Amino acid sequence: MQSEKITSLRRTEEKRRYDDACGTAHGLELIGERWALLVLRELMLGPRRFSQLRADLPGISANVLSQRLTELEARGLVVRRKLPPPANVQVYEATEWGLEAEPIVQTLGRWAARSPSHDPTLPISGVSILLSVRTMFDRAKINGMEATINFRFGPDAYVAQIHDGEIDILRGEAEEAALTIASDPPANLAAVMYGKAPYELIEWSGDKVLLDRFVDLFELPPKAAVPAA
Amino acid sequence: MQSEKITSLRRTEEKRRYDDACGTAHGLELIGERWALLVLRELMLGPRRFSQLRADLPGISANVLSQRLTELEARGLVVRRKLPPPANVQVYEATEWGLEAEPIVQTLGRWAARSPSHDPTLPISGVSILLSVRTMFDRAKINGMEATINFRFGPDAYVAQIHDGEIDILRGEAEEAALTIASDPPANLAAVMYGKAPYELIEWSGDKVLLDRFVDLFELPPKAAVPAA
DNA sequence: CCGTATCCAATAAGATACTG
DNA sequence: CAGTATCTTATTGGATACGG
Repeated sequence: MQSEKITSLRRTEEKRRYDDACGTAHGLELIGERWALLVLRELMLGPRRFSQLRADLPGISANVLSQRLTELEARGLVVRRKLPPPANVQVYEATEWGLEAEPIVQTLGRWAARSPSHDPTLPISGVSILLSVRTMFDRAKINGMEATINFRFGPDAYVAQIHDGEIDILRGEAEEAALTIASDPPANLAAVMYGKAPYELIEWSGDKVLLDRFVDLFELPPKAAVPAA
Repeated sequence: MQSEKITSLRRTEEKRRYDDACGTAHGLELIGERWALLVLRELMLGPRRFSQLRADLPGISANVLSQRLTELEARGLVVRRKLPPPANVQVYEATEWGLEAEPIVQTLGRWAARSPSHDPTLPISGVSILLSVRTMFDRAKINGMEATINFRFGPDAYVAQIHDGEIDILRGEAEEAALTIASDPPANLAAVMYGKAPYELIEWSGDKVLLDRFVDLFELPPKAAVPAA
């Protein structure tokens, strides 16, 4: 049955190719199907389980997620890994090359943020927000800023290290963080960062001045002017 | 009928949304359908006609191209413009915001060039090659290089201006070009640039030293290491 | 020649139920 | 929980025909 699945996958891929030497076309063959880039996005900050992916990709169905993961694995962008006992669960992890797709996610996201039809009030995953932190911070305002900030989205913990004009993000929790932010749902943090909504929407503890400065780093880009329909 | 088409388009778009505030997801709603980004790519160096797009996107069918153009227009990424008499023909042109998608095309293309399954010998459009010129040149080797090079792909003429560490590309022909390169099919030029194939594959006239230096600017990136299947 | 419209067959996506 | 199986619907691509 496995070989049959692979055969049908190969037959499909041959038909749906673009027959174009352009790297962009080949990129679309690799990660251009519906949901594929979003699945990869969710793996950008570390391995995730099937059910976590399903929860963070509202509307994806189990069979499509399963198929996308199989394809991404066949293409060398994702590996499935069995965690050692006692956890003993299977997780999906981006390969090194898969992680190199992050600039695609960022470039596409930054461009689309200018869309007049972008609705920033929709639900969003914790991973997406933290990737947007890396993408959208104002480089002019960050100068000299050095800080460690903990984030919690339900059970998921991340640390942002603001250092030397860049922001690194890791899984986990830092003891020495000057600030801890928790948001449930994660969209509330987006409302605070990009909509300048009141802090009541999130939970936070620690350095309030740092929180102010952090929130001030983010601003949505101006909307693109589009011709009248 | 037009209103019916728009209604069905809207109904479709509602179902196929990602319901995700992440900019990347919204970007995929805008240019994530099959062929959409490639259509936009073909417009990156200036307006094109329907039949030119069809010819440069091997395998796209007329109805799909038509639908993609309608959608891109509805989203404000493309406008259709009627050239003044005596030409009197309709062309499709990227809007300013549409042109701002070029970094997406570039980032995706550069990433995918590392794919072990990328086949650079397939057919390719002139626009794709010249976009790759902008994307893939070696910044370390270009230092101090100043030149104007004409390109011809069948009836289409372009000029590359290498200046100040960057490469600009425009439609048209420059009188004062030091070098003129013609390639038919365009894939032959790709073979020369990236495969270091012999110059016999192309036609050229002018400064041979410049041609050597130009070709030397390009190199495919190393293939990504992927886990064994 | 430039598209658009229509019809058809193949496939992908979505919804739901089900199994180890 | 982690998927698979099955069924329905939507999209795609190919062919062809039609109007400007």
